[in-house]
Amino acid sequence: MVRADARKNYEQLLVVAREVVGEQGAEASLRDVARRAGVGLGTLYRHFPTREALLEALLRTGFDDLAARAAELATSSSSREALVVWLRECVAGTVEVRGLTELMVAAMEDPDSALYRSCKALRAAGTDLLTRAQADGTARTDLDGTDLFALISAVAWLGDQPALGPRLDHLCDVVADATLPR
Amino acid sequence: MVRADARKNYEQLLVVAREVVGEQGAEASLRDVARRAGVGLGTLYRHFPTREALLEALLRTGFDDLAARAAELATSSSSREALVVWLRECVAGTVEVRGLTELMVAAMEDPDSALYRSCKALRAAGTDLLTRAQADGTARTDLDGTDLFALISAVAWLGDQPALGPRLDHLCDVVADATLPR
DNA sequence: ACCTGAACACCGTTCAAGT
DNA sequence: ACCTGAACACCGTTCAAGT
Repeated sequence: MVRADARKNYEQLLVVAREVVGEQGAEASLRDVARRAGVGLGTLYRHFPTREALLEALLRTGFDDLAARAAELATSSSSREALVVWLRECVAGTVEVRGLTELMVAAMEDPDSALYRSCKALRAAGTDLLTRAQADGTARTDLDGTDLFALISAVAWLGDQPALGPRLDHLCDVVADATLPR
Repeated sequence: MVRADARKNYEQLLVVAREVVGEQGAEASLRDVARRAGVGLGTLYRHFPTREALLEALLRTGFDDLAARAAELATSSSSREALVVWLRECVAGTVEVRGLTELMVAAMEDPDSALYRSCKALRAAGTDLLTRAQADGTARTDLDGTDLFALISAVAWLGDQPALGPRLDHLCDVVADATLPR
């Protein structure tokens, strides 16, 4: 049975974290989060033992949506269209939180990371779209899901750099063309 | 006239910095550098007022070499070969120092950064190779030097991620194909 | 069962005091 | 001219003490 104050702190932390992470990115000061939430620093660590755990709670639904979106696109669009659109949406979603890409790529190698499951799920969703497009003859056959995840991550990372934001769509296209040569 | 102890400290700092940056990457602890160099922290800051200044001193020759290499390739190879080889060498050179790519991309936007000149020179060198390949009809014409710099940076960033190191050559190829469609 | 904040070991950066 | 290291304002993380 969770105590009422515990539940309240948990939720307040999430609300504030969304704010602070929006401002400062994935490397936001956890002290700041606790402070603004009006909560002791230890309380934050009790609810979210790692930064990844906090981010996971924050971004879970977004990740789930992206995975579901892949499944949806697989039935509603051509294999090319599906991959292009999904790639774009992944990048758009990841760019929301500056510095997130780096943590995600690292999380893929660390089964203990709270982001591990989400990242794996995302990669699996991408792999499905890729495999379908490869069966088509639409996508290069010398790529696997990890390569696709890497390429998406690379573009999302570019989007983190303020100067490149405006070029992001274009760079997405270039990478999409690389994956799906005409 | 530089005092003898000043010159000695400067050189010792560079030697040690090469070591520490090799181990810890571009975000290496400057305290560590000063400590290991047997020098006061203020002395490091006197010689290298910013982290970028230290890295610039450390990497200057490498950057110059890459720029010269571009000019050389422009005369000795086909426009495709030149671009592919240079892209590979840029990535290989940048990956040497973990976290460098991020600083370089940021430096391009900050004329006050000590890395600004080097990065601009690198971009200019790449632009030459790209322009030549575009005149050929070898390279996509909807890219400019900044896009090329971004793509190289993105791949170099992927190389920073331990898990993706082995795939780096392959990912280089993919991006090269994107730039130089067959 | 949960919360708090001091404590510890680190940062980067500045600057008064020394030689 | 140049060097030094204390001082300041931050971190992340842990954990004894409280309720």
